This record gives sequence, structure tokens and C-alpha cells, in this order.
Amino acid sequence: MEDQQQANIDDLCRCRCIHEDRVSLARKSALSDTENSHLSHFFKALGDPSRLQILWALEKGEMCVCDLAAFIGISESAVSHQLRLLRQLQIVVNRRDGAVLYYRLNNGYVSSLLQDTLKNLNR
Amino acid sequence: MEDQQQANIDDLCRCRCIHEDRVSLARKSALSDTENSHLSHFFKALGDPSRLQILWALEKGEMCVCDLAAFIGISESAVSHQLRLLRQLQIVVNRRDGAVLYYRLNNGYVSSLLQDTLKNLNR
DNA sequence: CTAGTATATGAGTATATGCTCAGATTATAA
DNA sequence: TTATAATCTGAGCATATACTCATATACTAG
Repeated sequence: MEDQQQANIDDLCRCRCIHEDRVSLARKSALSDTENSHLSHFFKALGDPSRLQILWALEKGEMCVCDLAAFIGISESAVSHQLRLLRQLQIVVNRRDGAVLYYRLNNGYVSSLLQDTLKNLNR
Repeated sequence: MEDQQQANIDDLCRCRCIHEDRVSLARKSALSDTENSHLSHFFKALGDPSRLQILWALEKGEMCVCDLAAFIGISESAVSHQLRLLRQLQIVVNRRDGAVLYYRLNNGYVSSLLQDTLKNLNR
């Protein structure tokens, strides 16, 4: 047990890295676990073709679930699942009007992010 | 055959969407398949904790594969796989110095993107 | 040349993800 | 109330993905 643990530690410490200074510099300004988690979940949410189409459409104004389903060409259930994820990350919000839920972007950041990134990729 | 095809068309056209105008508006300014593909691959590349750590570290200066492996705490092979993906998307580039490959961000866009997004999430 | 170092790559595997389907909610209307 | 519409949600499945391991490649030193 003790030996096994020691072996693991030795294995981890067997560092053949060349630039200790750069590694420690990177460590000093590293993202916290929380920041890294939030950032990666955010970008992952944008990293799917269906969700991107949803966000790009909502940039032009609010839409309901069946609007989005008709626009993208996937089922309303699939849209609803994706909207839940975007809602949980507070990327979109909705308002209810009777039985219909209208979705929109939560703030202008995603909108400008998409615009800027598209420009950058076309560069 | 003909009937089957007709049935499919009818199925697609059985649109119970409420706002034809909004759907057609979204269609007019929709992303092309190429744009959507490029954008989603780009964001997907940023949407992983390990790759984010790599990019965040490279923002401070170039690093070699074993530096990054030591910093992140995953194998050099795993780092190399992720760097290949980031290379293919031209998010990072490398330069060779003997047997060592130094990686860096390809341009300033990703750097400012990460900074801005982190600020936005902390808002 | 050989030995060693740094990195790359293909195959395999466990987990994550995006969709479909069936059924549950929520609200309107008869 | 019941019927219908709009949406949500859990389970299941097929694919995608992030890693490990073994091996290959590229370079240096001797």
C-alpha cells in the first residue's frame, strides 16, 4: 500500500520538463478550477452546430421552440434539450406568453462574440 | 417510392410553427454550412478543460510539449493529441529548435477572447 | 552507425454527447 | 371537466471524444 503510493508519487515527480521557469510562470497565472470549468462549459455550449444555429437566429430577435425547430430542421424535443443547456448556462432566457415560450439571448456578449469570431475566421 | 417521398415532404411541411416571418428572417441571415462548421469546430476546441489550460498557458509565452504536460498534469501523449487538434485549426503554431517543438498561440484573437469571456462570466 | 530524447500517431477503451421516442407538464379553450 | 397545443424531461442508443498504451518518427550526441 505504502510502496504503491510512493511509486505513484515518484512517477508523477519524474519530470523531464526542460523549462521549469516557464512551467512555474504558467502555474502562477493559471486559471482556477472554477474559472476553467465555467469557461470550458461556456465554449462547449457554443461548440455545436445546432446550438450555434439557435444562437445565431436568436441574435435577430426572440423565437419560440417550434420556430427554432422549423428553422434548424430538427425536432422540437431536440431543440428543447439544447435550450435547457443554454438556459442552465444563462446564455439564453425565456419569457412565457400563454403556452408559448419565447427565447432570447441573455445579453449582448454572445452576439458580439459570434460576430467577432466569424470575422476572425474569415480573416 | 413516389408516395414515400411525398409522405416525407408532407411530413417536413407539416409546420406548426407560429411565426413564419421570424423563421424566414432567420433563414435570410443564416450562417452558411461552412461558416457554421468552422465556428463550431473553433468553439469546440476551446470547450475542453485541458485545451483551455494549454491555451491559457501559451498566452504567457511559448512552451514545449513536456512543459505543458508537467503544467497540466496529463501525459505528453495526451498533450500532443490536443496540440494536433489546435494546430489543425490554426489556433496554435510551433517552431522547432532541435528535437524540441515550441508551441505558441497563432494570433492575438484567442488571447483576447479568453480574457473577455472570463470577464463576462465573472460579471 | 547506435543510443537516447522529444514528439507524433494509430488503436483501443471508457465516458460524454446529441438525438429520438414516449410520456409528463403547463396553459388555453370548449 | 376534457381536449388540444406547446414545451419539457427521462431513458435509450449511436456516435464523438479524451485519454492510455505501444509504436513510429525526428533530431542530437557519441
